[in-house]
Amino acid sequence: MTLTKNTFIGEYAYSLDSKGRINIPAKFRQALSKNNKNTFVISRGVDSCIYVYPLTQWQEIEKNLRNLSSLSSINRTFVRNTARYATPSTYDKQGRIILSPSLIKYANLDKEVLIIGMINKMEIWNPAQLNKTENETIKINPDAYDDLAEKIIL
Amino acid sequence: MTLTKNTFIGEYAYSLDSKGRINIPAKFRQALSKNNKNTFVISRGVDSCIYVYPLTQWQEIEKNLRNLSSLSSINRTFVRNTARYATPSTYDKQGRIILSPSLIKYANLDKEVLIIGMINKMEIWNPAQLNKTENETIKINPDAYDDLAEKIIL
DNA sequence: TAACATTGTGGGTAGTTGTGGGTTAAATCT
DNA sequence: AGATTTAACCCACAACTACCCACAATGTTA
Repeated sequence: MTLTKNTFIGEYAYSLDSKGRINIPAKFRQALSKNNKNTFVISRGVDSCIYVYPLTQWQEIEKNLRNLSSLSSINRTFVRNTARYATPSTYDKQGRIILSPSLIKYANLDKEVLIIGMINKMEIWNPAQLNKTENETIKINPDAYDDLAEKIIL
Repeated sequence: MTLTKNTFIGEYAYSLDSKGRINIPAKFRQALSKNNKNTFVISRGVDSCIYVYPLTQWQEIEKNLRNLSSLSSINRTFVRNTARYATPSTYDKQGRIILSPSLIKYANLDKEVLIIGMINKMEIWNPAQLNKTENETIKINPDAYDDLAEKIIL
């Protein structure tokens, strides 16, 4: 059962094979609307992980980047870092995409890999790396987390 | 007889079967409005229990999460922790949903299970765990109950 | 009271999903 | 152009999950 189109939730433990392929969870593929053409855009995450956007979502981001004036140096840096590592990738008949060696190295990926639904995109993590990152983030700013939790009624 | 749509009250003792399935009380299913498509979203509770949201209620949460920019690290952590443990589950012809092994472990569930109506969602508990949690909470903070009395008329 | 409907619980089966590897076609480099 | 690497496509299989049927216990209606 799929909920909202192009929306991803849940966590999946998969493995990266010797060819650098990784399976996209069946539920995530089913959530894609037709106009995504079975294609994702893969890029470096803000944390040490890989972002995987459905094509249409990425195009939204492109639109926003287009509106950032290159007169500001922060803007230039931001656009550059967002655009430079992004690659489109269509999944094969078994539902797998290929990750480039450069991305695998960036996210510090090993064989065991965690795919996490992040609503408008998914993240690919080395489980150990994720634990480390989570611990650090909460430690730095525990109050901000609680503030968010109060605004959003769970 | 159901009162308000998508609202759950009452307590039910059910059992978890060998396949990790658990029955949703008939009254709770009847309370669901049509646009829930017989589907719940199951996730980790704040306490050691499992949250079960009707689809429409979860979509409200999704909407809020979608508006949090991933440029803030607290936002990323919050979205990740909220989304990663959530799974959609449509109940079968007998009215049961499936709980993942990971959730069963998190809530420390055994065969005997308690389903509690929590107004906008339901909670699934191991009865022993619930007792323990209740005792601890009241012991730690007896005044908080009095504070609430000022906000809510019973 | 008898007949019936509903509800909670158990288990079997067929289709789907994740994963590995082999083969061919395309791209890249020398 | 030929050689080497890279990517797309195909097949195979084990594990899992969704779906179906069955039945006992309880509650409801005639």
